[in-house]
Amino acid sequence: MPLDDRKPFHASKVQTLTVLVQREIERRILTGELPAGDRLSESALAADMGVSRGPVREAMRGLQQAGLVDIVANKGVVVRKIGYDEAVDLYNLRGSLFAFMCETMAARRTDEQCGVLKGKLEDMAAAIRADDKEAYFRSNLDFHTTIVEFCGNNRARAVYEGIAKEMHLFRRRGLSRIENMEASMQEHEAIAAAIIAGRAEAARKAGLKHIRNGRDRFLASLDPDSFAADPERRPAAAE
Amino acid sequence: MPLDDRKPFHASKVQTLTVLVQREIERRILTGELPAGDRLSESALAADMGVSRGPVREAMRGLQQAGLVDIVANKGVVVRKIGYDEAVDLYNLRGSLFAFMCETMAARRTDEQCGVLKGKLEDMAAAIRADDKEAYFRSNLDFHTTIVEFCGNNRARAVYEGIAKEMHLFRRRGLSRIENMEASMQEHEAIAAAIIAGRAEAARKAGLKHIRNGRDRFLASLDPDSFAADPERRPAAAE
DNA sequence: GGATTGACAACTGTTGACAGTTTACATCCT
DNA sequence: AGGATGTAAACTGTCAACAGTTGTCAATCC
Repeated sequence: MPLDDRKPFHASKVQTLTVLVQREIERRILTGELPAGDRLSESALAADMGVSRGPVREAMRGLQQAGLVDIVANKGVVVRKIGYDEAVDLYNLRGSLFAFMCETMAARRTDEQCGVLKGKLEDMAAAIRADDKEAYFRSNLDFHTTIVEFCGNNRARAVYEGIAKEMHLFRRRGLSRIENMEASMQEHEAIAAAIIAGRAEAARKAGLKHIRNGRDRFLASLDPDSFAADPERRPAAAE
Repeated sequence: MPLDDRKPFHASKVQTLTVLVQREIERRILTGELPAGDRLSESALAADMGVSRGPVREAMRGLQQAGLVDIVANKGVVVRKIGYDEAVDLYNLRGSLFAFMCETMAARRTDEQCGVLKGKLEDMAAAIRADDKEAYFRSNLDFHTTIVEFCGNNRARAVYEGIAKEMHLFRRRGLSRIENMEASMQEHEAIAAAIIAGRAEAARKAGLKHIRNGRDRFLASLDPDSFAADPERRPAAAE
């Protein structure tokens, strides 16, 4: 458990244990170290991290509100398991949010921000030329983060990042599976072009389309038993 | 605060103290009993409610994640204070979410749902005919809740309701101020018509417009010193 | 007189212990 | 043998006490 104390000297390390514990458990969940459906024992976690149960309990309360775990009174905490319908819902919600952020950034963008965005785009293009999927994956994340940051709506950013974390609960298989980088790249270019041109509505549509395509690619890549855990949740999935 | 135990017999009333405490503090914040900016003392709250500090601390952690309070290590908990820019951000985010829900419901609606929606519309119309602002306020809330519920996206609903709660932090003045019920009613009719007709894109636009108008009405109603607490947050407020 | 320093008070962070509930297992009856 | 029942272990919910930090106020020194 690496505590990051990179502050060179006078590091105000006034970080409450609860925050550290929450961060660590979150990490374990997002990396799949604690798989969805697992029951978390307070005492076990507390002992494992060398702290008392209090901070662990408080951390759990935070994770519940964040949607990463379910808490049942007198029974315990389980890592949330997300079914097919819910995954679709999350994709749709995320698409709506991302579209909103693209639109907002297009309306408020500055020249400097456009420069940064172009830079990220170039990073991705370079990764494609080098056929480096890993690098593309990283700069892809970077591109999204940039928009989320530059849209300027902090609350929206917080919500979006929460949703993104939650989606890790079912996207665990094939971490950096980006099949056709070219298609993805074209969508990114459309988004960036609209934002830079200040065409808010076009940016919104491009952002929405991008996430929707991602959703469809993901759903198509599922083998039929991926969500076998609760199979009755299959049929509805409308739209 | 009526506990609804409508389950005829076997009501599983196993509710942990933490949940009750969180609900109660949330209520006090939303009603303004605990005004924004107030520092909350754990021991005071615990003593006031006749419980120990543990549940109170856990409840605080949940409220923090919900965005209702800020927690500073070793200093305490304060009810969040929302500045002008942040209020605008929240309105915009909420508008985007509500638009998404209108769109989604328009795509998935059933005949029964349309019937319910028409009923809510009629309630509002009746309130207008009776010139009963209080009744209009209630059925207005009802109308929104109906859409949020019938859109079928539970995660979106949770996020939306969280945002709505957060907005209570600054909409405290003039609780049921609905100046021109007629204008509001027209917007509702447009939304309902689009949803019932299944015209998703039209529903989205109508929903967005409704929240935007609400935002502008709110901002216009502000006297210049309403957000005096941190006045430097004034100028930006773009779009 | 003003600033610094020291101690005190109040509060938060953390811990360990106790009480109540759930779950699993062994025992007993049919 | 199969199912029901009672008991025990394990775990969660809650509490009270301890340790550490922050902020205040008064006394002291320049």
